[in-house]
Amino acid sequence: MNDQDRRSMPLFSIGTVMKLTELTARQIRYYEENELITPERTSGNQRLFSFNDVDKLLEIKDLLDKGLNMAGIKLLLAEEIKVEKSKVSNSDLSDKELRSILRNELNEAGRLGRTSLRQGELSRFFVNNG
Amino acid sequence: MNDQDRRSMPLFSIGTVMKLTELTARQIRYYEENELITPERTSGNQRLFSFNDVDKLLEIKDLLDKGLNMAGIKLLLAEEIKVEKSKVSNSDLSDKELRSILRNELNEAGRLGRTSLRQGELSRFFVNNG
DNA sequence: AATCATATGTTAGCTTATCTCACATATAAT
DNA sequence: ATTATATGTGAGATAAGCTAACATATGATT
Repeated sequence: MNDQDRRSMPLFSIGTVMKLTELTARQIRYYEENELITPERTSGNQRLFSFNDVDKLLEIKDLLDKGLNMAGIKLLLAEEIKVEKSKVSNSDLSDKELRSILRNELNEAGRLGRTSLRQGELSRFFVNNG
Repeated sequence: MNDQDRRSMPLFSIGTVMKLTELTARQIRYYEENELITPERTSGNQRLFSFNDVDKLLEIKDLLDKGLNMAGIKLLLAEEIKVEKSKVSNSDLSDKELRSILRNELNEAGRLGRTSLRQGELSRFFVNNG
């Protein structure tokens, strides 16, 4: 089992995620409705969130604070995943990917840090991470 | 927030822990009854387990397989915590601690590895861990 | 200013998950 | 044969989560 497997394991109930992110259940479900996250479900249809999901939710919080809307956040998250993949297959980046990285860095720039678990801090649960 | 804080954060429902450890709810509650673990509770009295708890449960499984009973496991877990602490305040070990370390190593020796999450594997969720 | 869209609050009714407690039982120890 | 230990099982109760609908604050659009 590798790191990415662990990151995407369905582990947390919505109650736990509410505490970790300081979001309401309504907010979390709304973001799912807008396909910003797609948590697993138990056999009884209850949501089960992964570390990845929680990390995304923390980022969504940040981006909302900065004035982005669902559509914008969705795009940004999608591009971040691309950047992540381009890091793995570390090589020639397309123009679009480069722009994406720029936006990514821009995004990293002005963290506010008002959440109980600051965005990015969750990565400390894992090995091989800075 | 340091590593030990993260390890002891109450995160998982009993359902998740059942999947992670392949133990039944009955077993998990029984081990708590015998004070091998002491999970937190929600305001509504439902159990919330930490990484530490899950790690202990995996170890309990191993030890049961090896024929230990509750009392024996309780002692062993208690001594392991002492060893852990003695590693932190790295210094002169008492005879008892030394014996404890021996038992610890003996324990580490013959892992069976039949659980979905092998004992010890959980530590990979964390940084600063080998 | 009036209207509309977006994000979130709130409530209702329902289902799933978990709780404790009690009793049953297989296996091992005495 | 009896006892102790670890686990199964079931009942009845409560907590936590689900969807769906309606309410509302804020900001954008006309």
